[in-house]
Amino acid sequence: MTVRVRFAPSPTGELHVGGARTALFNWLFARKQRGVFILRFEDTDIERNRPELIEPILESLRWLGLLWDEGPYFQSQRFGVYREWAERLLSEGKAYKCYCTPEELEEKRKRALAAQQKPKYDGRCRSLTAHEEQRFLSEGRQPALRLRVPQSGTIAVEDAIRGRVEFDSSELDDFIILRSDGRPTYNFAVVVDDVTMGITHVIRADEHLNNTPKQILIYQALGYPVPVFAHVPMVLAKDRSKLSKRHGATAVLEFRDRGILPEALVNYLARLGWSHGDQEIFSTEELIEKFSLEAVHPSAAIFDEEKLLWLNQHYLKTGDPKRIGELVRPFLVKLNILSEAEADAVPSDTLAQIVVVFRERAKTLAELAEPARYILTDNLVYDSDAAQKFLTPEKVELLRGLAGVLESVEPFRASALEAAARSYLESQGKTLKDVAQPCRVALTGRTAGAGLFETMELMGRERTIARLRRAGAL
RNA sequence: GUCCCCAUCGACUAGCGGCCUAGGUCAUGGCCCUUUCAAGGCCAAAACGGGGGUUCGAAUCCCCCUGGGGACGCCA
Repeated sequence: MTVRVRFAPSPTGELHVGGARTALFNWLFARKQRGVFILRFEDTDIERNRPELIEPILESLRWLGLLWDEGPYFQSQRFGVYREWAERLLSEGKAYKCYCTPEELEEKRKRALAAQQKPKYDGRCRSLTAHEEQRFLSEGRQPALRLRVPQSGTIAVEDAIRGRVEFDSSELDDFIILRSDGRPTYNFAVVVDDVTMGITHVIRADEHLNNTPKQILIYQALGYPVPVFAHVPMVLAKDRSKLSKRHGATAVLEFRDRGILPEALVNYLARLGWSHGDQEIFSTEELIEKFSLEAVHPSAAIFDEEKLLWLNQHYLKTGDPKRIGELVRPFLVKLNILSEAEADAVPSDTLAQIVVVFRERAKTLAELAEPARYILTDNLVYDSDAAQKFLTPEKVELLRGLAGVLESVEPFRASALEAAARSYLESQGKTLKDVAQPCRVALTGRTAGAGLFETMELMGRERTIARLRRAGAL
């Protein structure tokens, strides 16, 4: 049988890293099993839906490379289907009409909570007489549909990650499957969809484990076998609380915009709560090959940005410079280094060279773009403390001499420049160490950077010589 | 309050009764390399939440406690 899984976000927020990991696990499982990965939007809550969030969620998945094979489906376009299935349950006596108003129910719920009791529907409408129904109707009440839930017994969830989890039926009440306005509730829509879409494995966030017995009851009422469930642990923030905006970046697109590579995020997310021996670095192909639900660690995991950055640098260092260079290009504009037109005009070879020279010093694409400010433009800021410390009259004089020698070096390449510089310095009774820092400050405005001669080669003859000669004016 | 889940270094994790004086990775500290900063190499520090069992033997199995998280909606 073909494996069919789904990722089912609701468009009430951006796709955050926790959701992305759930999507990733689904996707990996589907690819590994040669199954089908389905995307479905759970948008039955008309008030809280934000349609403008759908495209960013799609974009997040595309960026991560988690392409879906089917969908996206929208629950909001399937209300008729849910109503049909609900009415079947009603006619079979497995569901019944409830005339209680939301206000009445809310009141009871509050009272139960205040009395430190478990809020449960009291079953008031479970067996209404025709006369009572008539009265409610005449009061203008619109009924909701509730599932008739057995009062005793246990419901067992067989979870691929957690094992067998049992719930006592007495914990459950007759919950609503269809609202009074005819829209389905979450639990009902999910099961109808999972049944009609032929879902074989439900891989979803931990928080739904408590919903699972309710959903199993719906499968049973509908007369369909339950799929395999796998509840993946939550992703927490550094302070062990639920990840939220105040913890900094949490949305997938924020990481993209900060210069994180998709393969780094994928690798990081995959290793968060899942492992394969001592291996840390996984290509997507390896993940597909090695992923298994059984190896997913059952406890919640804390999102550690440091490790993500380490992985990001790893992929920056090992990726194709041409490709990384193109990814750097938009950051030239974003960081106000170049105008859009100027950024477009930079040869991709130049960007690739910058990548090769600077990638061991950058953890993000943004950091990788930063040196372009002094390589590609003259709009650089000099660190005044550094200038004061290193650009003494004596050093400035040396740099002047150096400029004279380097000016005619042909070709203007790192190796030739270094040879020329070293021999000139030797003739002056100096070493490279004597001018390295003054030279770096004169060229880049700062004390930390890549190799001097690689930097010169990238800046080009004109800029290099001009800056060396101008050192005294700083 | 009730129910459910979880529990190894600061973090991610290996471990599925003896291979554990508990391994790897990130972060941290030190040393080396070095024109700076990185990167890299080497080294160090760092954990089985507590208490009971079971067993010849427990990080591994069971129970209790504690701690953390989640759920209890005509939200998803």
